[in-house]
Amino acid sequence: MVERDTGIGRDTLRVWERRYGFPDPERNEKGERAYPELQLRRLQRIRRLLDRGLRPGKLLPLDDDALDNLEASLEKAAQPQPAKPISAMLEAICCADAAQIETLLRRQYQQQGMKKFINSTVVPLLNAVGQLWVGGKLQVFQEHFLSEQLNRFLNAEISIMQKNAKKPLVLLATLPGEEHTLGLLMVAAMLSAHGIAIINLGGEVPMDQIVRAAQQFNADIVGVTFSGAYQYKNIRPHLLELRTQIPQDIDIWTGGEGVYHMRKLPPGITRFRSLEHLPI
Amino acid sequence: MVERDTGIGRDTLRVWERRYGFPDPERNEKGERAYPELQLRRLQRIRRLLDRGLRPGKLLPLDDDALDNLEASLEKAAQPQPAKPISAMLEAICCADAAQIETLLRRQYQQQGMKKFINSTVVPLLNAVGQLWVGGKLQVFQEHFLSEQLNRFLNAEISIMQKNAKKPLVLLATLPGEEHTLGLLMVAAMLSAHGIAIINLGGEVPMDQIVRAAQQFNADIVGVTFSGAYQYKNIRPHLLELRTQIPQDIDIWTGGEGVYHMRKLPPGITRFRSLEHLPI
DNA sequence: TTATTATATTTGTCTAGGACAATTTGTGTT
DNA sequence: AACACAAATTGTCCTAGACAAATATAATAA
Repeated sequence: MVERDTGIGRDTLRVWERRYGFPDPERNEKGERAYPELQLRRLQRIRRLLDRGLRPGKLLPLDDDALDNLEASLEKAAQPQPAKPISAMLEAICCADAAQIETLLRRQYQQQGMKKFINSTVVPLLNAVGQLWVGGKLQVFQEHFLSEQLNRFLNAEISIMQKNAKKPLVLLATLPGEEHTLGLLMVAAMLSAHGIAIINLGGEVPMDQIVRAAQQFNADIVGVTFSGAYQYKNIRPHLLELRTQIPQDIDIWTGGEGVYHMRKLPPGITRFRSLEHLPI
Repeated sequence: MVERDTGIGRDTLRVWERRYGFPDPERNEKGERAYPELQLRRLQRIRRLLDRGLRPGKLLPLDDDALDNLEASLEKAAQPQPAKPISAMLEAICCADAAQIETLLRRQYQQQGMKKFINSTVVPLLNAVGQLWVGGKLQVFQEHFLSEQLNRFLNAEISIMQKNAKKPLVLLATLPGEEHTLGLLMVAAMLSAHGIAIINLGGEVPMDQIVRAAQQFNADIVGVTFSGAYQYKNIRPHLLELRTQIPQDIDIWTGGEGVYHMRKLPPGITRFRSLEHLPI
């Protein structure tokens, strides 16, 4: 119940009680924990801040006022206002106007072509939505909604473009623990727009399965993305392992926030700091 | 790990150990449970039989041979062999022939129309793939591959059909813990084929967010699916909670393996035992 | 026989604090 | 910036007991 609504594990909540004295739920007649509305809200806020990289030890002892201050100070690192078409889309998201978003996306796409559409519309839009969410101005379901809308739109376009796609063949996937597959889809869309054949395995594919797929599909390139949420420490070793397991004549490409700041990559791995730099 | 692969809760596995002596996992160097391959397989089989309505007390004490017999006797109510087009698709999956699958899917779709396509092609295909996977004849990446292929295909079709969709508006989502979104997509496709407007929020949407989305989007129907992997015990309470939180004038539909065997549903909830029964 | 109710059994989920490895932080060094 | 090491933090797993909800079984009535 609370675990579901906050996304925090049962054991974790238990230990927080012991260590920080919060949460401090009431009990129902059975002696089970019953979280008051207020504590639940606070837990959700804490969850958000944790996602921003803050640490439990700093966060849990704070009361609501202190959390207010913290959130306020974080929001000073705000961003300049987005361009007009993007704010129109944000508007549509807030109004829950599905048809309108579809229309706006398609219009932008036709004007800009896939590469510019991704880089100048989709990426900024997602950033803006992320900002608004952190600021509490957007609900979770609105993010889901946009994700699905983009998912549908991009898949539809890819579906059309893949019909006359040719070599090289690019195999796309993320590793287990990386659920964020929108980046993958954007790469797939951009490559498709250039007539490159792609096979998208989607998210959380075990490494050995990526390796086998690369062989079976006879891929020329394997692409793996790492979002900012992916455990930074793991990225390098995982890439290394991937490189040793995949035949040397198959290139490995990587991208995403997770690898953006990495100083030097393992040898034999090509990184794209942004989707703009894809060699297409 | 095991909990995820079997869909059985951690506590449940603990109590089974205590009560029935199975599973009896080995321990790693940390003293944590490490389930041998064989026990894991048996747990998966047990899970399946439980879904058919058998009881843990009868099932857990059985060894593999006894389970064989039981399954055999149950399978007397067997299903016919997969039809030709489906085995052609299975072939294509094994050969890792992406273009071929796309072609076969589209051909079937054009012949059958969406409803028949889903019920007579997609569902049997997924079942067959599941069977092959359990039998070790198919790799995980091949399942991923098919999922993504279907995802792309269905989204593409939905994208086209939604352009002239009208009321009623159906909001689709799964609850947290339910990552399996293909069922959702199939529902979305079938409804779209009848000109019904749908909004797909995708997987793992917190309940309060579904509620808010239903209101903001002004939905007429909310659809939630539960796969066989979803914690059976949770389904009823979650549906109940959903029913209390969503305004009474909004219908709630549910479907999927998870609710298939449920004897009686909470009041005010409509179940569809299969996609064929959707009132469209 | 078939329904309905009462009783018994089965079954999953919760509780408690302890333990510990994995992760992160901090500091100093190359 | 990259690395190495110590200290602190943090999440997950452990045990075993208790109990209510779900289900089966027995007893009763139509």
